[in-house]
Amino acid sequence: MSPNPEKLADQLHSAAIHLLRHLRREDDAIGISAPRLSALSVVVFAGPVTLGRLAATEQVKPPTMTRIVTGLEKDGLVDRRDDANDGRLTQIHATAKGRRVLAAGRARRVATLAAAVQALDKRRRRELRSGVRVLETLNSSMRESSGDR
Amino acid sequence: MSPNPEKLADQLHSAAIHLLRHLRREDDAIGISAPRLSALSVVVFAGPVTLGRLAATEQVKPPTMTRIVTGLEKDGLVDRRDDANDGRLTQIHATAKGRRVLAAGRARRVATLAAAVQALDKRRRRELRSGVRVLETLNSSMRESSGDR
DNA sequence: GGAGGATTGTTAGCGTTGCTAACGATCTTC
DNA sequence: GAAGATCGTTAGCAACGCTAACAATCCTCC
Repeated sequence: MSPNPEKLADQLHSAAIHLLRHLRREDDAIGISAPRLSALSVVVFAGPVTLGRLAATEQVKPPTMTRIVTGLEKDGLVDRRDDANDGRLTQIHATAKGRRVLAAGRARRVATLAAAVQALDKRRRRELRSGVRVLETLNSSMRESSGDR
Repeated sequence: MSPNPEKLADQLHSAAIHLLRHLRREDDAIGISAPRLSALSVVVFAGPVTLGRLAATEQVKPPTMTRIVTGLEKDGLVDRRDDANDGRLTQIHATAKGRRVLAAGRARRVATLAAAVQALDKRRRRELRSGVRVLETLNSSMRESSGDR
């Protein structure tokens, strides 16, 4: 119970790495990679977004996002549309298929994890829940402190 | 407070992704990528390891680990040595430089995260700690359920 | 209203990571 | 000793991440 932030930070980092490695396999199974799924998720839930904004949200440089969006568009999951007011912007819209695939992908990807979560007893699940909430706080504080846009 | 494992699993996944994206930048700053750092960490702490075992630990296929080890070796962080008893095996040893660099890298990488952790109040820090502990449980349960060896 | 600078997205090109398939070398078993 | 299993490597593919350089568009300011 030592208040050792370094150790805690390190454990958290390691746990996050291994968690994602597990989940990557599920992503592979459904045929959409983690970065694409994550970007698609933003587009679906945060409505139409410009490419640059999407890149910033995903903590990625614009060229990278250009390619991800191109991939999503080729699969018919999103649309590119020129902004009516500003010709430089391209708005990324989710297609119906995009929403469908996202739902399916989430379900599939989360299934393994959800199963493991479900196996936890009530107390642990509650602990995990508040831990995740703190983690989100942590993320947004780091985002602010290191040049956002 | 709804007992919705799917939602919780999804939030966890998203939070983990964004956390690692933050930390990747720190890895870049020190000049060693996350996969290499993670592999090096195993070699340092788990003593000499065969390549195959290292690959399994890192949840990666052997060819991938071959390349990672080659990179580490080129930087003088690990050594390859033939096993005395079994000519097929190659034991991966950490060098003194490897240990040094690992320590430095960990410190640096964890610094940002530790700073954010430190900014949390006591209660949240405690919540995070128990959350991480549950997360570790989660990981090992997933590892067991999907063919580990 | 037009010139110059800023912003946005794209293309080009590089390095790393992940995979599968195929192969040589070595051990093990019969 | 021959046949099969195991281990690591090589070869070749696709996806991600980056920086640098560019075209198009907007904005500012004279």
